Amino acid sequence: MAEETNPMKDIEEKWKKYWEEEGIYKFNQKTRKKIYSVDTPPPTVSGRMHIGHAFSYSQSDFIVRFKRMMGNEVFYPFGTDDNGLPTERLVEKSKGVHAKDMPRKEFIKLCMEFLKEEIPKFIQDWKNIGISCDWNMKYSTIDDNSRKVAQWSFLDLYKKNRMYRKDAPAMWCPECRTGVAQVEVQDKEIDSFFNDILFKTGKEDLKIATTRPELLPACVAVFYHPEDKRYKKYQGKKAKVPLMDFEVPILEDKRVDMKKGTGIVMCCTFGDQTDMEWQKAYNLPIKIAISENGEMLPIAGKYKGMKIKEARKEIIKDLKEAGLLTNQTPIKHFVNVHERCGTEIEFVKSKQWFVKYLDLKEDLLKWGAELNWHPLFMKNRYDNWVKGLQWDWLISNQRYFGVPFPVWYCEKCGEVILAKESQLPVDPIKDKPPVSKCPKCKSEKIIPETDILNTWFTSSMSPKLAVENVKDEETKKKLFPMSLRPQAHEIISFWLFNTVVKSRLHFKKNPWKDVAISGFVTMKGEKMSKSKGNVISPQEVMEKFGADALRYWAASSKLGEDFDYQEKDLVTGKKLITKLINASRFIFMNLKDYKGEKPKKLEATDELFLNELNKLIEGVTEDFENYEYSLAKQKVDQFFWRDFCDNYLEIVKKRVYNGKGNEKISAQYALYNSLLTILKLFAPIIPFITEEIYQNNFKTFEKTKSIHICEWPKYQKKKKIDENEWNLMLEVISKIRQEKSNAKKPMNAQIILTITKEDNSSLKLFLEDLKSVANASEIKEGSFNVKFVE
RNA sequence: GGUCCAUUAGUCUAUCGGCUAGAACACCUCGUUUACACCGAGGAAGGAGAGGUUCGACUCCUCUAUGGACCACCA
Repeated sequence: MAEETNPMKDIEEKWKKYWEEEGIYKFNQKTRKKIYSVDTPPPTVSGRMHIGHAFSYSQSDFIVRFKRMMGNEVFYPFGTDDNGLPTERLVEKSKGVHAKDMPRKEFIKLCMEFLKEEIPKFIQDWKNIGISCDWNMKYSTIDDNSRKVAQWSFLDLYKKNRMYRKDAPAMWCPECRTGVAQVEVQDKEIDSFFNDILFKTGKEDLKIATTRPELLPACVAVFYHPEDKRYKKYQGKKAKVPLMDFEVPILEDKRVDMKKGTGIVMCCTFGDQTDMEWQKAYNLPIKIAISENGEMLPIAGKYKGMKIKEARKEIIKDLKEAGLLTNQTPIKHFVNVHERCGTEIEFVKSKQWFVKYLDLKEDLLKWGAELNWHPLFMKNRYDNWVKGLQWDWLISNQRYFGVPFPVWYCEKCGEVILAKESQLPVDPIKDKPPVSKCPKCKSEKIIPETDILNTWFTSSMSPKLAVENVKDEETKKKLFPMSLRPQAHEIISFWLFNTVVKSRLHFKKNPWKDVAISGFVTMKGEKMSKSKGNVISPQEVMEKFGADALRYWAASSKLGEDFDYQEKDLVTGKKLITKLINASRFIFMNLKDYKGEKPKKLEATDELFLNELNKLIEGVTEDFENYEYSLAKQKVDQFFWRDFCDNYLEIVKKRVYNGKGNEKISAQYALYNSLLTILKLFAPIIPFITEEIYQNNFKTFEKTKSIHICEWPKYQKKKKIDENEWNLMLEVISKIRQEKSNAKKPMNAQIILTITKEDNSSLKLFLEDLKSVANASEIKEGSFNVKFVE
């Protein structure tokens, strides 16, 4: 790429400013119009907008802009998700601090200050790509209103018996020191060893294969499969746990895989889910070897205080020395890790709050089916997720920066004391509980809950969060359920699912009518990710090609389809913009004396062309209605290049240069209106350049403040025109050009044209224009022939 | 292991069962014509494999192969 300057930059700046100042996308609360409302998932504040955001948010914006031009009052707020663990990690990283090393208050203050500074920069990227939100309807999932809504949600669910607190094993991240929900856990393949370890039994030694020797101190039993003949003889016997000073029973259970390892497995409390099932089923003792910090507990004897990996190393060393380690097989296997930090998940017994929903699986499937999915196959993701749910929703995090639980406890009897609704938003650490004594035991010792609500608990309220900014009660009612939820497919199990859950539990209604799911941007077929190092920054793309080109690129792929990033697609977008500028320049050069009048009678060719345009409107409107913006784009694109620039403009060129009276006015009228229509049809996709051309040329006639609030072109049912005439015209022109090209003559070479009797009669109304575009001195009748005039 | 999506020119993508398969980029040939060389005209180039349904299949079904994603399991 030779040239790096982007002429669109100033244009983009100018209109961005204009749109905000003029409130072009402002939501009118007193509206009488039909409302189209959009619940955009607030992006997590974590660095900068990535290309996937640009892709997905652009796609929603196409639809929104179309709906706005169609005459809907659009409610399109924008939020940022900026609380909880992700924000904490970002702050820790950017500021080089650790939350655990500083007072809670100070860390929270630091987070708030950081956000105040970062959020405007973060949001700027969305403004830069031309997202047509009402930026006055901005919310943050940590602002007072969001705290209030989240805490209200907690209280409401509590009252509906959907909230419970349990001291039980839960998934736990030793790095972040917090409980984690099923949705926050990911797979990661790691290198490990199968260690064959000897357990003494009094008879032959038992060889047990394990990847986690550090859990030996928590071993409570060993299992074999009931049909495994090798081990039948051990039934009812005991085995001595190596290095440890205790014995465990040898039991049989069907859940053992005979083919895996040595066919014998050790069961350690909380080793994994099966271990927990066994603990319950056989009423085994509970032994906890790992602390919440990921350190070995006193039960581990000499390994106490060591980190998990350190302990593993030491134990292996000691086993080797004692001759109890017979073999080590290197393996690769998948483990569960915390998605925020990549640390392996442990099961730790701790007190956590849960939303009860496992009992609702069937309802959840039903509710999901009530949404209009675009595309439909994405519903499978939702169903799949619901069917695979194994835990209730863990919503408490043992962290600092987030929405506090509106809860205190009686220290003596443990009674839960809820905040009053009128108190919200509340911080139990700072604020007083609504009662001075425990209502149950009358103790005066009341302590606050120090955990915070997981960030999804708040962001799943997004349809409510922004609506609170609307004051008009009548309008507010119309904003729920929302019309559309646009989002990418990887967060179906997060936001979409959680939001449906919340909405149904609180209001017994789905949060939205339609959902539109975007695909991924891929790089040579693979998902882009930082770890793979194949990330493209949208900021750089915009710098080079401009926002419209980026959006044009995002419009190339259908909803739900992954799209492979290739720079050439941006080049195509940029070219289109240039072409639009040039075509407009040409047209308005020839419209200087045009006052907007209608011709007395449209010339036949102009009428024919406008009829084609009319058909285009019909198709494009239908495509946008179906959320098929990529088909719409393709149609307008093709029409603009082929029908309009390459043919129609060439056909009428001379008529507007040299024509007189009605024949000229007819062409001018057609040019004015077709360009305006094309711009409008392009406007949802490339808002900047269409606005630029509109403002510079059309606004004096059209009056509307911005093309983006102009009326969408209407399809008009017209009297029948033979539709094949236009195509026939193009066909004949193409054949003439082919002849010229074959003869290596310039396109304006003068010719004598002969066309068939049939064509001649079909095109009889257009012969003058045909002569003009072909530069034919005369048109004869006969078999097709192009004769060059020297 | 379960589920879903994909497989069309060199590349990326389009196509309600009628296809002579349509664009774009790259490639080749030609053309500076008073909007545009970031252009125009023309050209070469394509349906993963095997079955089936059908008058007719790129399109629908089954299987295979390859790629991708989501979910689950993982001693």
